[in-house]
Amino acid sequence: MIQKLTEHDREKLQESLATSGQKVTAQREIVFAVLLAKRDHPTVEDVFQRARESMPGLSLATVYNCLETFVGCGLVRQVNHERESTRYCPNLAPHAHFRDEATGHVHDIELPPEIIQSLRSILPPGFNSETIEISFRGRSQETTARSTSN
Amino acid sequence: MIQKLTEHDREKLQESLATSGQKVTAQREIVFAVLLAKRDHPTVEDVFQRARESMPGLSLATVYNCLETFVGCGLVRQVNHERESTRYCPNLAPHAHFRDEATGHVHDIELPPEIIQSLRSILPPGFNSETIEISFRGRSQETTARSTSN
DNA sequence: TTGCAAATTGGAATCATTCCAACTCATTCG
DNA sequence: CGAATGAGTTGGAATGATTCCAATTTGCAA
Ligand SMILES: [Mn+2]
Ligand SMILES: [Mn+2]
Ligand SMILES: [Zn+2]
Ligand SMILES: [Zn+2]
Repeated sequence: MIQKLTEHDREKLQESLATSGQKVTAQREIVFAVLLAKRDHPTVEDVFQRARESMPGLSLATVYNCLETFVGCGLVRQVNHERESTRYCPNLAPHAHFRDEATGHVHDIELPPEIIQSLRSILPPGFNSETIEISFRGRSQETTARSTSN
Repeated sequence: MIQKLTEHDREKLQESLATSGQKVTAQREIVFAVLLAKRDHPTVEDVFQRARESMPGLSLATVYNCLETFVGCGLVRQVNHERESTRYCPNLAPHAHFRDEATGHVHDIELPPEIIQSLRSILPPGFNSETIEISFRGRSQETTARSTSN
């Protein structure tokens, strides 16, 4: 069962939707809450399963709709790796993605601004890019990185 | 009609295939020639159309098979942008891709080694990446960049 | 020749995503 | 209050790229 949105997050949702003339609905609240609850870059199907625990009548089409709406108003990013299902990420800070081939897990990799700058600088004159996407593929020592483990 | 492979390119094809125990076939030669002839990152369907001009009986399944084989033995790279059809690129030098949203064209962007290095360096310890993919999205002033234009 | 394994082929199956027409629901208007 | 309106939701059908499969065909080797 998904935690309700905090007041702060609900406001962010409300305001982002408002700027593109859209409203908060029960479905959108839950889908957004699902994304914030577990930032593991879930697929649409993942989101659907998790959201249904709180709202059994929710439809897959609506999950697609909500996610598209969120992407449209800049609340979440789409993450694509090769030909796999699209995943969704509510981390708005500039970051790259690392896809672990062994587990399928996708991790956020912080992107220092100077790297973004140097990347922009390799574009020949006349090329104006709105978006840069960087994705790594490989293996990671899936250490669950709790400070005190074992 | 597609130009035949140069002796040099045919050898590259032959050797790359050989290292994974596979043979040169008429279909593979043509598909490879199509990729080399126009380096515009064609889709499977593009390749299919172009190759059929030289070999009318060629099947779409075979184009998929050939391209998969080439990717497997490192002769070409797959290029994915968002959810669009996969494109194929025979440029083996390290490079990024720029997708022009206005035209749909995909351009190669040279990647200086020091950028690749700095990108690798942002990975936290324990993350080993075999592949880095960088793609830009935006507009370009589609100047056909002939030295003497007009 | 004959036999074999690899490659090719056409068509069916898959599956993520998109489309659509009917339905629901909140809000506005009389 | 009701009815009208419009956004949002829903289930199911349609789409389209890719994969799968079983039946040939091919190129070599015995
Ligand atoms: Mn993980
Ligand atoms: Mn171009
Ligand atoms: Zn992310
Ligand atoms: Zn390329």
